[in-house]
Amino acid sequence: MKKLKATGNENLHRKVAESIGSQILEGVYAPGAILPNEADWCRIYGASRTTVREAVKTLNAKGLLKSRTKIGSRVEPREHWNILDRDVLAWHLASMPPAEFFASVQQVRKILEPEIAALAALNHSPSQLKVISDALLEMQSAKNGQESVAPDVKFHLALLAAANNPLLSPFGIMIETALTSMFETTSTSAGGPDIFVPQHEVILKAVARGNDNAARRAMIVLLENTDKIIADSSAATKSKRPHKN
Amino acid sequence: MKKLKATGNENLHRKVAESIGSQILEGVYAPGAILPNEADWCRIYGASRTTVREAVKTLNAKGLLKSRTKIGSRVEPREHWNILDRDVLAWHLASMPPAEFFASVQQVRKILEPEIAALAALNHSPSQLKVISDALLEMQSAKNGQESVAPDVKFHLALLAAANNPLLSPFGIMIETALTSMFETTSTSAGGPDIFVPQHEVILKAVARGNDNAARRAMIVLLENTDKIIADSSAATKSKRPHKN
DNA sequence: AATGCTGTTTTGTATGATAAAAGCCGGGAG
DNA sequence: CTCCCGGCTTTTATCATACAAAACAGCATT
Repeated sequence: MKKLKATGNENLHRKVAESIGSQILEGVYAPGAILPNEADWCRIYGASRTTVREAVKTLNAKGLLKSRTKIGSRVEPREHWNILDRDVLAWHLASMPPAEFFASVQQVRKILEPEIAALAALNHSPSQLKVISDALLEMQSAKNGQESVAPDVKFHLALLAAANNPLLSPFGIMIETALTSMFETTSTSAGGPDIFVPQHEVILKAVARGNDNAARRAMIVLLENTDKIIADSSAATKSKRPHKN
Repeated sequence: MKKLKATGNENLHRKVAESIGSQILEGVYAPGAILPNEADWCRIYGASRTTVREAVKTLNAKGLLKSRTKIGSRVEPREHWNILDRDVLAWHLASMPPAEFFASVQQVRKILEPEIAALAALNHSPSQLKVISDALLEMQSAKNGQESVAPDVKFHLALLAAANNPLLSPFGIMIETALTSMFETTSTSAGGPDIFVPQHEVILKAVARGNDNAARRAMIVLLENTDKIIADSSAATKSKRPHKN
């Protein structure tokens, strides 16, 4: 953990923020704990105070920290963390067993996505519907699992957009992160495109004809299928490699 | 919009961030637009570049902006905004008609809170249950509507915590903001504590005995009641004062 | 024992200088 | 004339340094 350099094409303050943020998510610094002060971070990362301060401001803005004069920076309680932030979610994912993360995600997806599908059926605009159907076309023409991930994500995000409730949009990041990283750990899953492409088709049709109940039911079916894939894959993974690190 | 000063006991960079952030939420700078550069902001607010940069970093961290060398700072598409962030939500609330905001919030609450109550019934720890019942006691002993808001918020947040799914916690801020500001606009609402305190009691009992279905149903009832209060109040407000500003 | 002063620590703000990225534009070669 | 390459310029990124302000700690004074 010495001397991060700005060489990679990412900003230095981003790297510092990521490093500190990851440590918080990993529990190295627990909620309520006082972090090292700015001068310490400067020494640790070999960066200037300006850079360190910008990193700390970033973490403040994400709700991980609160800085006060003379006190220093204190880790905020978990409830204040902006867990649906892109970066925070990524750090969170990196710091916990994937199976546990997927369980949390699926729980939330099963609450939200059926209702999102229902709302999309009721509230979609023509152009939003087109984005959904485009995504489905891309899924259908995907040659392998790898290629189908991006359209799959696009499908769910388009559905979310079509629900037309801005307060739901933060979940897009969760869906994106979850589906993408899920693929990486379940790539060899049984029952691939042959099963889930038709399920997506059913959702699209229900949404297109404005049938909210049918859209909701179709999404529930899809998510149950996803649950199965995860269960199979995590069982398989467990027998092969006891722990990842 | 000239020369913000650090006099108030809030940091200057926070004020600058709030000012720029509010303007983005108000639509002064639309998604895709390039913002004034750092030097311009310095002139506008009479602040140093350090301060402006920290403000801009804050907004970057909240997903409102993306800064790149030579390009400047560009407003991100709405889907990237961290709308469930405390500050962003407050700016959002300030920049739209309350009725519209409440409609969005209630839609999300009706999706999530029944399931949260159900999860809380299944997953709560003893200490989490105690926080919920403490909140209810405080609600019961509140003398007036004003006093009951804080315990009401506490009740819902405690329920959320008892659901034990970290990915749901960002909604705490939404609930908090919504309930608090809702009270300000519906303070003279018909059917006060006499109705909603018992409804909260029903929820607590269901959660305490681990009956998820009952908890879900009780929460649905409560939210329908809230819908009514909002509808009455917004009708009343509409007839009194056509627009706020 | 209570109170107020003073000192110390840590973040907050300002200034000015240099580095690096990336679009822009002009000049040369084909 | 077109295309590509290299320098020009704009804007953010990083650094170093200095001083301001907040807030706790501890001492002294009453």
